[in-house]
Amino acid sequence: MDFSSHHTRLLQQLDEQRRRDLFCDCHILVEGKMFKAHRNVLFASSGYFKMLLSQSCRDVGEPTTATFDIFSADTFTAIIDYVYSGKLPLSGQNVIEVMSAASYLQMTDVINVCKEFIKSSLDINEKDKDGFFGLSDREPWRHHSDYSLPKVGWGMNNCSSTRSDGDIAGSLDASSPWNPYGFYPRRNDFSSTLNDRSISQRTSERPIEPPQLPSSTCCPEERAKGSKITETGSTTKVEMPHDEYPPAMESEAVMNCWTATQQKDMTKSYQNRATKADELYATMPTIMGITGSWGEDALPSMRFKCPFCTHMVKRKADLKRHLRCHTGERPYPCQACGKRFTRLEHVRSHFRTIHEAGKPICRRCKRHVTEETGQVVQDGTRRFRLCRECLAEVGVDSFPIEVDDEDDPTIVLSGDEDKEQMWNFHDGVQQSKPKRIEETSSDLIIHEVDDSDDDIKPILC
DNA sequence: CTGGGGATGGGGCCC
DNA sequence: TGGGCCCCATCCCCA
Repeated sequence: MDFSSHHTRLLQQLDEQRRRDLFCDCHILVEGKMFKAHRNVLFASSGYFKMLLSQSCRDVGEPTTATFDIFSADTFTAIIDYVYSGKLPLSGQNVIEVMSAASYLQMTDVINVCKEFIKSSLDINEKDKDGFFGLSDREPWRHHSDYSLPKVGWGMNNCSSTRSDGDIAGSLDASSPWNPYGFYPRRNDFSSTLNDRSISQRTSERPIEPPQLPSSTCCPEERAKGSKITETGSTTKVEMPHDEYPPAMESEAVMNCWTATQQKDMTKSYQNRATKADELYATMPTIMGITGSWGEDALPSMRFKCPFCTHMVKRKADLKRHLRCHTGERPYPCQACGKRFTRLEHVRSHFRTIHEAGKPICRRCKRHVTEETGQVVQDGTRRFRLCRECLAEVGVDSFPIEVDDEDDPTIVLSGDEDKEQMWNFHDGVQQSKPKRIEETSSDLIIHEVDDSDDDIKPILC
């Protein structure tokens, strides 16, 4: 018996059922256009729908409705046609948006097909050497090419092979070059780039949020656990816990352990964290680098286009840096407060401003203060300067000023019981008695200003 | 409610 | 190529 064409006929049957609206139990509203499909098929095709439907499958009697305003109906038409046929109608005009939508929907195979499509175009372009990037419809032979997965999708290099039954999230696994670190474009990015489509913020029509997770979370199962799906009426919403700034260290502990040795360790840690971004960038597909122009306006110089927005940069390094705004990756935590930043220079600036009282300006009267005319005041982990007049006015000049050693300035908190809660800058010495410091006005600490902060640079500048 | 200023994010570009 | 600086836009807090 020949079963080789069974799956083909089965898919054709499902497609026919979809087109005739038979047994469709999932409604997808895209730009006001309603698509009907089978949740089983969507579940098997998209990691996004897999996660969504796996948590809303209790109510099997009610059709699940998902609303998307972040890509066009035409784009979703291409994707749903692929889901039910295995053929992807790609063109130079829709490949970017299809790939972006596929990334959103966690359809690795579609992403890879788009990559292959673009790569082929780049190869052709390289051979032609005419300076024109061949992703437009000027090439009739490539107009709306149907990319069939058996040809270029499943067998590609780097193509995810984790579409096994046991794969919960299913699509963008850690081996995928597109999702090694939780590669989820932010919705704002889509809204601002995909033809500037507006996104409905009304609760009743709120589109499904993509999983927004800390960049350190790359496990699809963890994403699924952290999500919450609610159904209001016929609309399903996915709510993700917001954990944008997980403190790298407890601030009270940091207050006691800031040493020069650890500054060096932190720099190494930053380097390791940055390596993650390097790896991400290294595994980016060919689409990242584009020669010539993108679209109708030809530019003579080389430009690199972000695959998730319309932004173009001249240097690959700038694109790498730009990509962090899409990945949400924040590899540089402030060692004092735990807030995370996308760039080392930002955390340095933050530390100097917030924790080092780097600005010689009185916080109260905004006047310039010097070592003689002002003092550093500490409020929790924040440090700032006040001129002596303002200090006198706010009445904190009665606080004791303690300096253990003129050559080794130490910030001393008020009260004898807090003497061990020092923001210790002694080289190589770590005093660790974690104790929460209440950030109230009563904790205002005054110490001698020492502008020669050679020993207290929190970050190796 | 509004304006000002600080904090932060991101792009360009030089070294 | 990465680090760093400069600049500008945006957000947010506070008076």
